[in-house]
Amino acid sequence: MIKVLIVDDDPLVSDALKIILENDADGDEINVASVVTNGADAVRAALSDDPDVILMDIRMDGMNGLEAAETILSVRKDAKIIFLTTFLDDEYINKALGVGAKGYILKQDCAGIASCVRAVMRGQIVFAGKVVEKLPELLNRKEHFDYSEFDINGKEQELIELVAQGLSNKEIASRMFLSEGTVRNMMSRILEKLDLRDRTQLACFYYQKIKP
Amino acid sequence: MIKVLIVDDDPLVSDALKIILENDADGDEINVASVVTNGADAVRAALSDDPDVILMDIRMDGMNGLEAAETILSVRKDAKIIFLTTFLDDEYINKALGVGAKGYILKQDCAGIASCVRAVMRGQIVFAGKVVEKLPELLNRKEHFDYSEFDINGKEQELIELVAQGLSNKEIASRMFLSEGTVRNMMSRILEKLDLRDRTQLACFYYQKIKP
DNA sequence: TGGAGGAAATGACATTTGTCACTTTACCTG
DNA sequence: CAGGTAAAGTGACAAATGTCATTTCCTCCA
Repeated sequence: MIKVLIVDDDPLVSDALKIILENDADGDEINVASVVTNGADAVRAALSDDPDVILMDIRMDGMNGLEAAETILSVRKDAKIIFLTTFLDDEYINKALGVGAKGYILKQDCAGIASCVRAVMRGQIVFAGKVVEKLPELLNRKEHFDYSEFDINGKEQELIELVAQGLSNKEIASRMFLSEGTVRNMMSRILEKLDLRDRTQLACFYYQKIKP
Repeated sequence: MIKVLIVDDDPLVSDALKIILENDADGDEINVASVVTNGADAVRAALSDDPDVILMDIRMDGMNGLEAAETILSVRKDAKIIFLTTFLDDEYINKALGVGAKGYILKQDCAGIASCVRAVMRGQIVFAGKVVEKLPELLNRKEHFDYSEFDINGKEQELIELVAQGLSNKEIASRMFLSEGTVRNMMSRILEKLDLRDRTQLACFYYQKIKP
């Protein structure tokens, strides 16, 4: 018997899921142990009931699905969490993968959700077809760079982006509505802060450390 | 009813799969329409029988699974092919993803293969857990850039690499045992060939096009 | 042998770039 | 209002950069 925890703030969805799963007679019986409507309850239920598989929405008020998943996984490293979401949001997919989700399914094609639960139960990992199409671009980009470590402000970040596009000081000045001299001064301070020598090193730094 | 084609050169494996799948009573009945033992037959069977899901080994004598998959997909773009293999070979996974496989499962954990078939049938994509762990490194593969298009020779490539590390002309000259003037001239010709303006744009070009 | 041709070097030049000291402007806050 | 402060600007300067014409050096081969 497979014990499932459902987390979704929409009772319509969770009820439907419960019905679909419990009426699916293919092999091991699926038992929806509990249904909760927010992240905090999900964490509690996951830890107390120890379900085999957790089916969770990402977007929820309060603690969202990703945070809840992270918390759960920090305690139960082997928890099997499937995200069931309405949207194909790059950021979500990215984080879900990072967190260590065992599935990322779109609600629109959740008809075969029982199969997914069973596959995940067996140690497989299931993605919506469209998610996989996005994998290449997603996995190539790194997590956001932490500018705060270097005391780089917003305008300076903008300037860095433009340098990394190969623009000259004059062009940057025009884009940012500043004088060329100001751009030069800003550049000078950025280079000092990052301990670099010239704009080319800045571009390299950008591609190596900030945006892959 | 789900119609499945099994491709494996080991009759033990294909027989076992057939038994597992046909005796799995979870939901839609699974029907193993045909069993073949090599890539060429797989292509023929796939095109004539039009199975819902194809379960295929990668390593086979003659035409291997990847080639067969490619051929099948070139004709039936929506074919659902699951690779079932003994090994967690980076190169295979890579190519399988590139070809557009809907699954990559290890034989060692194929107990739940029926669930996988059903999930794939519904448009999901299933991977072995260990495959996903490898995804990040795999997708960072950089296909090497085709310099030939631009008539860039070996020394010029070396210079580009050094620029992309933020070196000055003087430093590059020293590394390449050339005079600074020569480096400047080479730089000038490279920029002209690539239709760029300065070394910073060259560095950007490098990170965007050559080593992504 | 000599000359055609390519790689490397040189020197001159205009631009761009990075740095620095300093001024101007704008906006708070006591 | 005075005064402080942060952002923006200016001018000057040395260094680095990119371009070009020309020269030197070397190798190949007819």
